[in-house]
Amino acid sequence: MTSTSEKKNGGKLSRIQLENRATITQAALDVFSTDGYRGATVDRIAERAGMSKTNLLYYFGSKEEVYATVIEQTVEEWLQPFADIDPDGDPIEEIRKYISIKLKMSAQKPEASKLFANEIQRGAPLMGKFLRTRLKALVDEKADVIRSWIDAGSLAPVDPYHLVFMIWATTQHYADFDTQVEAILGSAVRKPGFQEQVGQAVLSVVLNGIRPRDE
Amino acid sequence: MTSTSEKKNGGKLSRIQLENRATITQAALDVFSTDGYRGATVDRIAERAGMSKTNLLYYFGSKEEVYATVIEQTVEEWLQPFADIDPDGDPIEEIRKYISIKLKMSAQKPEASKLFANEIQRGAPLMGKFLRTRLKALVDEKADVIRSWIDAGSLAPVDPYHLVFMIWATTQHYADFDTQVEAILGSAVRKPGFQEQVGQAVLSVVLNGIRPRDE
DNA sequence: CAAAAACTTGACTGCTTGGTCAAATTCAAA
DNA sequence: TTTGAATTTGACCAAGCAGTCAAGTTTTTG
Repeated sequence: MTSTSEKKNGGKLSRIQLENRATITQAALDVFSTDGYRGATVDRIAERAGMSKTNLLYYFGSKEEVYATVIEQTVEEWLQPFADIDPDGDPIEEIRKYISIKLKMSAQKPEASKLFANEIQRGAPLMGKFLRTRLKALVDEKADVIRSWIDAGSLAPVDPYHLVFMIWATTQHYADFDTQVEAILGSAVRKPGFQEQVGQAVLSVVLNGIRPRDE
Repeated sequence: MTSTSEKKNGGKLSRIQLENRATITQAALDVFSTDGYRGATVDRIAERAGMSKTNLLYYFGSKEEVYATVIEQTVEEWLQPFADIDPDGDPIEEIRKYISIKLKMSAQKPEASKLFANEIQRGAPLMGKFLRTRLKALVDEKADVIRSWIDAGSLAPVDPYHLVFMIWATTQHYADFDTQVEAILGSAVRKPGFQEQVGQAVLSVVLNGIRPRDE
């Protein structure tokens, strides 16, 4: 559970440990997210963290332990806004808020999204159990919320699970495929209003669809 | 351009070459799509193709050459339905058709989608140029088509580029994240009607949105 | 059916990589 | 300030890797 650098003082980490572990996980996030688990090398992570490989392995016993730590940290943070969807809030407003936050996160921390995507694409060797238990439970819960909203007539009748997948897919696309987005849209992606423009477009489709409304 | 196994007869490939190259690219697609470029080993690809590594390298001069070949083949196939979107067709119907085909492809050949996703996530070292030239041109072209549809009042006013991204993101999600989808939906994903159910849900959202229509 | 060309492979090479070890160097508590 | 623990590192090792080579075997062709 804890790292191999565990010392006699009961679980508490020294100042240096705290600092270095933080430096390492940040560096590891960067490297793992672009190179994938297998593509990443401990040497590269160490270099990016500004220390020797040996020292890195003093804080985390193995490459896999670094990876597991980074994944854990990331997933918690990434899932928070989803957990925060309020069953008692206004449905449209809750979904609008969720999409906005996810888009903001994708723009600010694309590495986190990429790391997660990579893990899933490998077949989730590390997160498989998490997906089947905690994540499934959470999605089931939110699906029920969405269904109740539909029953109340506040939302059009849509399969809640596929709606969730659509929102995940779309929002994360801007992080995971940023290379492609940038290749197609060019420098526009770096202009200030870009994120708002994305949010506007995505919300417009998810909320209203593309079939014109005659109102 | 051609492989190192190029022989004196002008470019024509023998029966054995044809067979083996096909076997290899299929095996390579499987391995690259799950393990990524760096994670894949020539040995594994060869094993899956049922031949020695040395023999594989007789047909493709290097690991990268195999990869490039597989990527090329895949992208062409993958992009075809997008290119086929007909400016003179009925807008809603054209988009419905496109989404349906993409979903079907994702279900039938998730490896292709994963391979592509992996390449983009690595920063598209091999496809970067393709993205910025041919793909961009194609998307620009189709964006114009969509815009003309909007101007004609056949579609709600949406940014065409983001609409395209949304469709790509959503349809590919079922291939790239199949592990996650299956973890959450369980055995339902393997039941016969699943693909139609996905298509129905996705189309319903993209076409009509989730805001209820009072009609 | 013989010779050449095409095909196939095991053994090998040089390089990268995850991880170990022992020898420093720095830090913190008394 | 001393001393033991914590931290840091260079040298090293074994496994895994892409790619080479020479020596085969099979297929094609005249």
